[in-house]
Amino acid sequence: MNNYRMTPILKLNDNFEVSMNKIRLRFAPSPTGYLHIGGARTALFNWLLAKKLKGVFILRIEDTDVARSTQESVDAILQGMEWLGLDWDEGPFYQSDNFPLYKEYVQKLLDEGKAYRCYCTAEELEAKRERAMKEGRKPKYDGTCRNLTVADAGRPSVVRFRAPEEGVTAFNDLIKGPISFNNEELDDLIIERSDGTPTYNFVVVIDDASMGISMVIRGDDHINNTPRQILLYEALGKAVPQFAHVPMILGSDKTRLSKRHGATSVMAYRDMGFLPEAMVNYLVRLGWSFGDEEIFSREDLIEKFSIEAVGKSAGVFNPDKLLWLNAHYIKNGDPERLAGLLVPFLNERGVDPDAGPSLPAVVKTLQERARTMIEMADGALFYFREDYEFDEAAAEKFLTPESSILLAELKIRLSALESFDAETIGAAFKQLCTDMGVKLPQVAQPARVALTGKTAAPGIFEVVETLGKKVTLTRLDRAVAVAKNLPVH
RNA sequence: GGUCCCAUCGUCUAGUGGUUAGGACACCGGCCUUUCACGUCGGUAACAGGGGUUCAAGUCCCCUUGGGAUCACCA
Repeated sequence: MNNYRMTPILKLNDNFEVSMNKIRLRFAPSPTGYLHIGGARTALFNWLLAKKLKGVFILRIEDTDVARSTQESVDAILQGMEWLGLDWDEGPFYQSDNFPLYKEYVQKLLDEGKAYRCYCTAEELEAKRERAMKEGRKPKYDGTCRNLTVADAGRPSVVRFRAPEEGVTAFNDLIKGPISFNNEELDDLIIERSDGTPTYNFVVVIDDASMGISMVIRGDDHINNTPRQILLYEALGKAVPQFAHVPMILGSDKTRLSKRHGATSVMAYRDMGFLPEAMVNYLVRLGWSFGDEEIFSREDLIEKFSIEAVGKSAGVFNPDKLLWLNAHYIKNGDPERLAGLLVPFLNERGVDPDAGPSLPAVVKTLQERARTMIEMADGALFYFREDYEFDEAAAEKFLTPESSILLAELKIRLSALESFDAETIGAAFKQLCTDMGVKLPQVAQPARVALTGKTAAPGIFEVVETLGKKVTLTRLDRAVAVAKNLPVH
């Protein structure tokens, strides 16, 4: 156990402690793709804990794999973080900027005899590994070069860390609990490639140590790397951080979440009309809970989140629940803000958002019937198109000669209204029903088809109000003309 | 195959020895209603299996089974 040198736990009501021991957390994605669901959740957990404990959140780009890292990926990750509202206090730092530092530490380990040069070729190693696997033995490095006494500067070589051959390496994972490994299971990992670049397990340790990271929250696929890293911290004489390994996210078939299960990029969800607060709320609840609560504002989360309450087991990504949360946030969102978010979706549909009713007013009528901004945009189309088609079945049922009489009368009454708010409009509808001896649906449905072209739409009084008097009357005229020409049945 | 991790409704989860095993999504039904939704009320549905420990086990221990991760000159 490494508890004896645990980072001091933050005491919130002890200002001295806080200033002396600010917890330092980091998110360290490798820029080989966009920010995906799993990474976003890891970033979120780090961010939340940093906020909660008034610590420091650092963004570090792990681009030691020069071949696979791209600037586009860096930009995509940054964009994803920004969309989710996960800001960082320090960084972004790039590992590729630290190559000299890594070099220095490799040399230090070499000088101290804690690392050695290995001249085995990749091919030889691969062959040995395959043979070991086939014979059912551990495919670990056999130590061929471990005790070489003379260096051969001429031959290409890698640098290996000299790991202890016995003993136990253990740590107390904040999520999983105590985890331990027999050192004999670990082999001498390569810390510097033959081309002189450092490898991941070495670089993370140097970076986390030099950045003073006190707690590492990352995916549980790193559990098996942890003992090697701890050994490196020890060899380097650095303090070992605390670890918290978050379980991974699965697809509906319980295999690792991938494109097969749908979108995995967080930005794809923005494009599908999801709100960032819904995404944050969903992601945090996938693996973490706080009693029976489901809805959490950002402030709630900062107050209530704790890493110890994160569950140990992998979770299935459930798009339905995300959708439900999104619907919730749309329903309760500020119409002005939603209107702004809706614009690109309307543009995509060839609609000019300025050439129609006030957007916030449109949004208000759609908030409780749209689960995504796409649904909202689709539902809003009729407000902006004067040439809308009448749904065939709807027209046949509701735009009849009989209803044309009601619609014509409705037009007269609406045109006479002084104020044009939903309440007044509703009263006019009801008065019309009374006077003509019909039920409200007998007027409301034809009116709905007349004004929207469909049978499914927001409340008819709101639609009339939102459309405004002029447009309403024009549309009513058009519908009456159609209704008169449809056959009686 | 070695090592490591995990295991409560279909899914996300509450539960820290004594509960009619709770909530949420989804699903089904009632109500509300100008359509569609929203809302609301109710329902179906779970402790993987086997051994222990204990007066008492979803909760503690062991085994089995099942799932997953990892074993690179990727990160």
